[in-house]
Amino acid sequence: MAEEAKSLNFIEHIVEEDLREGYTQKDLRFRFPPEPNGYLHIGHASSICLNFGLGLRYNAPVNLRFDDTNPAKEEKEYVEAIKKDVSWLGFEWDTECYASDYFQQLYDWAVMLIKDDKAYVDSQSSEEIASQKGTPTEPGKESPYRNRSVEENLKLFEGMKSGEFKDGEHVLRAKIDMASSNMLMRDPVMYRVLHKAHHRTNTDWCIYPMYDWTHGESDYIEQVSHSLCTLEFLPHRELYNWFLDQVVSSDKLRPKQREFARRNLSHTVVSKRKLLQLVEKGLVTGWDDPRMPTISGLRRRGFTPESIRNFADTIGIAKRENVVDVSLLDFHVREHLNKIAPRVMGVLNPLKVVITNYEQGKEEWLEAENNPEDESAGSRQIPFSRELYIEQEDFREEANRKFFRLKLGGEVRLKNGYIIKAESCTKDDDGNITEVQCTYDPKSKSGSGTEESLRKVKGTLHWVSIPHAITAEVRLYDRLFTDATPDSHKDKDFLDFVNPDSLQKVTGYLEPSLKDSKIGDQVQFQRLGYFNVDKDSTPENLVFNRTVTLRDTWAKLEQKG
RNA sequence: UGACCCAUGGUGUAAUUGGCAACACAGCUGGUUUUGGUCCAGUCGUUCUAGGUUCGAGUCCUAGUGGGUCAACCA
Repeated sequence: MAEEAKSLNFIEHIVEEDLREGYTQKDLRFRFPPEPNGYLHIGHASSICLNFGLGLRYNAPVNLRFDDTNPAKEEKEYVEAIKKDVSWLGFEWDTECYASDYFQQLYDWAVMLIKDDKAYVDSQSSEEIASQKGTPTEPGKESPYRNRSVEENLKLFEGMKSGEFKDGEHVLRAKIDMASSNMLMRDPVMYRVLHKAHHRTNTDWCIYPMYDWTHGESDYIEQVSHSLCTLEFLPHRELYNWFLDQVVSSDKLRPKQREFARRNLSHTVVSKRKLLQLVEKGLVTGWDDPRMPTISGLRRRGFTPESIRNFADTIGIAKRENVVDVSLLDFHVREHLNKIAPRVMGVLNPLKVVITNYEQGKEEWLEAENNPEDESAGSRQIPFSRELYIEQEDFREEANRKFFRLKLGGEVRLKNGYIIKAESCTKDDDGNITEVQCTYDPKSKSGSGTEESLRKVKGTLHWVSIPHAITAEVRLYDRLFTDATPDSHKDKDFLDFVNPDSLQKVTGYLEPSLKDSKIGDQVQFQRLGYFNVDKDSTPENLVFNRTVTLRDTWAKLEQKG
């Protein structure tokens, strides 16, 4: 990796220690194991960056493994969406794996466990099994079926597999310890009967292995060295190891499960169940709504893979609970877009300006720099004329010295154009300002080199020539939730905090160079923010999303009053 | 009436494994700027508490406090 000096996170320390104590670089292998039952979100992005980042750092393979053991919830559509998201983030997996590819091996191992008297078929209902489980403070009771003979267990398990039983009639359980202080060790279920077609194995199987039985064994089959998961799986580690103990051979690598704290982002939710509610209740337009914290939503909103990767690197990984402020994500996308987004001009809240001493019907094409951060970006021509739009917020009849914009009797520069002076304004019957009459200094043209053009005026405004302007739908987004941690209130539902103003649609008046914008194009509307062209956009009806505003110290000043 | 995990600025993460508490974001002040953007400089502020070990503790030990996790035929 490029940065040698970078400090290590605790997972990297674990790997370093393993490397010192006998692992070779060739032993290292990681995996990202999503269940294909929904869309990936920003929390997954951290896990992806962690696992694939480790792969890059140690030049080790990383598998993309679909944990597809529950056909009731999983679909091929999600597999495709997940692959797209991981690729978009910029990572390449070594092998595309499916837990369902291991169904036969898992079955054979289960038969082996039965023969070793370490697993048995339980014929009780799930309610009965649950009632015998005990509580965290009281031990459980053993099932009346716990001591069935090996022969009977073999016969029943075979019957489960061959479809002789209905859903729920029997389960296969590991015979461990009903008195363990770890609830997961109290004879966990390994297999259930489920007559449901699987998106890959179709109807080949009517019994499906449970997560705990599948995950560690899959890691072992793939020879994953470090199996990283979130903290809620910590109690599963004991069981992960118990299952591994039953099958590992000494000439193969034994995977390790290690746990890290899930990253929480402020002002949003990431549980699939809650995201689904937002979609189903129509509070957003879909999984890829630009307000959603899904990877597809972030992509549509205009976030770049680089910005998300940098964000994940910056927040790092640890074991304590955390809430990362979204403003850090904003910072990273601004940081990246500042370097790559061409500057253009557009007015979202128009106020008409007439330059009274500018010739009627005249048009002029001015040169405008495309990106001050990138000389190779070159320049373009923008049209200037007698009638322009500026933002309503950029004009006041009177204002104090802190207001660097246009006021009666005051001067500002029009970006890439001339210095103008506001002489008068007209209002409608309600007192709203409808037009500002200005004069311009013909010798002050930007880049002309004249003494007047070099004059310093305090404010510079963006603008657009009315006769040349094109229109577009512009979608302005705000946080989806008004509360930093909407799902952490015991007395309130997270939906109570949905921000009613999270989407605002306006008509934008844009410089004509934007006419041929294509879906996905990213620009900076100067002084307003970074925008991209939404997938709803057509050549006739352009649609822009505001990815993020620019940093706005003026807004802060004004708030303070 | 248990087991386990965690505790460093407003936020997130570091600290050469016991040796000057650092980085980024946010905030604040100033400079540069034809974007109140960018950039530059400065500033703010922290090891949960009480003991102990040690020449030396964010790091090790003990106790406490606070937060979290665990009882799906989900993953």
